[in-house]
Amino acid sequence: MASHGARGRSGGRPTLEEVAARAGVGRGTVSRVINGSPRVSDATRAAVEAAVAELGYVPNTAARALAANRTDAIALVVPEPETRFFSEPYFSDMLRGVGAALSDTEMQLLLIFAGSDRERQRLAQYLAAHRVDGVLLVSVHADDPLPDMLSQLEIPAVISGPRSAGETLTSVDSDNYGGARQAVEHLIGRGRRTIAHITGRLDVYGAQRRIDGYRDALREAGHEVDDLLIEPGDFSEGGGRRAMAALLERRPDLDAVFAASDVTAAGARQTLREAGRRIPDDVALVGYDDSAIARHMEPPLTSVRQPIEEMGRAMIDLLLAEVADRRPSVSRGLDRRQMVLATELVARASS
Amino acid sequence: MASHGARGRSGGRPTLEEVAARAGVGRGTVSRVINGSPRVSDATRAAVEAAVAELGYVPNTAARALAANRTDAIALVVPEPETRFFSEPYFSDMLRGVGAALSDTEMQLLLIFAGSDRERQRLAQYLAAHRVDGVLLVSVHADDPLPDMLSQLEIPAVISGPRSAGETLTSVDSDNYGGARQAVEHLIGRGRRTIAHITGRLDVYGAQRRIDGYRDALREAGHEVDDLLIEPGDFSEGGGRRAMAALLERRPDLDAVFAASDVTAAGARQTLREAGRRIPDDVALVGYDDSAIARHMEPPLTSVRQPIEEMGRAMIDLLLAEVADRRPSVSRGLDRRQMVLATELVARASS
DNA sequence: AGGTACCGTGGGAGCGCTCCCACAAGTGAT
DNA sequence: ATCACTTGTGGGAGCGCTCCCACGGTACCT
Repeated sequence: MASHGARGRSGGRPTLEEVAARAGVGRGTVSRVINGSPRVSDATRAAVEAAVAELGYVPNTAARALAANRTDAIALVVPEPETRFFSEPYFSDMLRGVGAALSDTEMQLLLIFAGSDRERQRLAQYLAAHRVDGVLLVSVHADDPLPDMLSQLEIPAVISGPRSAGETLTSVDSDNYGGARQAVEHLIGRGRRTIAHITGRLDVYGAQRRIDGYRDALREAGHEVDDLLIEPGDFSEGGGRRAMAALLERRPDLDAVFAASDVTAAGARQTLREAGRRIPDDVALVGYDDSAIARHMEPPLTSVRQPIEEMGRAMIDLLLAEVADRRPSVSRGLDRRQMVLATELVARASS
Repeated sequence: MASHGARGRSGGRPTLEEVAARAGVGRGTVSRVINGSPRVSDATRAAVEAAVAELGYVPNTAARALAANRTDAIALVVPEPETRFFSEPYFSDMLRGVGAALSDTEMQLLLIFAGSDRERQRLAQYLAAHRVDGVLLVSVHADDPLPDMLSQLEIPAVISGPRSAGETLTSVDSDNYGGARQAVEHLIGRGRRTIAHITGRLDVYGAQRRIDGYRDALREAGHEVDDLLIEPGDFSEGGGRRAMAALLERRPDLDAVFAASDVTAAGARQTLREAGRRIPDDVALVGYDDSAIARHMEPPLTSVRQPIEEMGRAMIDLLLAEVADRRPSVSRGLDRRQMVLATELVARASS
């Protein structure tokens, strides 16, 4: 516990100036110590640190932000309604990774939801006011105007999951294509012949890549690709139920399902159960995310693990780098960074 | 879309001064318009607003914070690990209410987790730096030092669920005592004789009040209160399972269970199932919170509804009031506000 | 000895606002 | 006509920091 010296008249917080006076040095020197500049002698540094401790000095963030033109805060923007955020483990895992990566830092994380139009408007104001140094954007749809707005405002940004193959923002993603291939190859290896796919939201690039992986894996194994076996979902449980019902109707002979998320698989499982299909005896099921849901499902769900926490960390690293060299996040020339992390199939009883 | 005039040399954002020049008025006047002061003539106001629109002016928050000594931000502090936050609907409901109440405001909401020691330390720094105007504290345990720290820093704060009957901070809570009574009276009314109670965390005041309500309801109905029928839980699902197992062992003759949360009830249900007890035939089950879980359980769970979203709103209202009159949140004399909202029993098939 | 190079340091200027005092102009009572 | 007040406005001072230039001191070269 630092003792809190009651410097200054009004009992207010001590300022740099007061610390300087106490330590018998100038303002600039204290600033240098606070900010870890190497151009300070050891003796002076010690004296300043002592004064800081005695006075219980804490820098005034507003003053610093004004003078240095930075906020030491970044925002995690979730362009989804809050309910989605809470119901899909993807987000909480991501948040955990981000939080962990940030805990070694002075940076503060803000969580901002922008699901409704109203919220989006507030967000626009917020960004225009430059209240954060950078932005992490998760779950962005193809036509979202947010990324372009960020470029225009010259706010560093990192996106989780590029919007397209030609994404201009720095992005971090898992290997959706490869992950889907792993899933399908696994099912083929288990002797399944008629493998259906419940997709994610089609306006999410990653969902498209999973479809590509699904198709290519089948094709290369010499299977025919039947579009009747592909049914769009939306990453939600309800979507999984609906899609599964549609698939069962169209192709009652299917013997395997690859779902674009664990939550989707959970929905599919329900419908399969109600239709009297046993898992994995009649129908093998594979999900995506390897979230807590997969482990707790009955039977436990085979799933493609994305290193979501790692992705969160990677996003922070990239973002902080961009913030550090105050460079707008629009990639220039070779600078553009599209990080892709490997996935891993976790086999369980459902397949 | 406002056109963004490229004022100033470096293409930077326009300042108050530039807006003033453009509108042909003084800095002070623009400030008055921006802040909605009534002491501005209509003509001047219109001119300033036009200039603001033309230039795409957005106030610099850091400068404002420095000059006015406020941040226009409040923090929602969750002194729990993130997992808890995501797994218990209580928090997301609360967040929704808070968010809704705040959306009419200029205030920004920050979500801060302080589950680990490390996070708590960061939080302390954060608060000491006065980076927020006020704090909303949810789920506080009896021995938590946070509230006192806030008082000492003179940061307005509102707590959800007082720490004790003598809480000094402004608080908002639901009627835990009354809610528990409703639950137990309901079970008695249904003819149940041996009613067990799985409590919440005992260091949470609200959990104690529910125990009081449970006891008093039984007593007044002429039932004997048997402490063997009370088993401590911790609001979690695992806690519910464990507690239920303990109760079944001690009092296999029980015919009803009142759980301190829906999540707890879900855990209890599992254990009951595994023990071959039917719900509600053999054992009636009542939860607390009336969260989504209650509606989706099988059978649907009777539960005590707390108006959590309303509580969030109320907390914001009280907090903003305290912030507005820059008064430390330590209640003085009659000023102290302890708001209690009524609960409501929602009867479903589980009882 | 003088010159050049750095190092550590002090402090002025300025970031973009809000606050408040001063002042001009208008209003109405005396 | 004078005074007293009100209303709207301009602009100085200052919030607490960072940035950067200038300066004295020491070290090493010629």
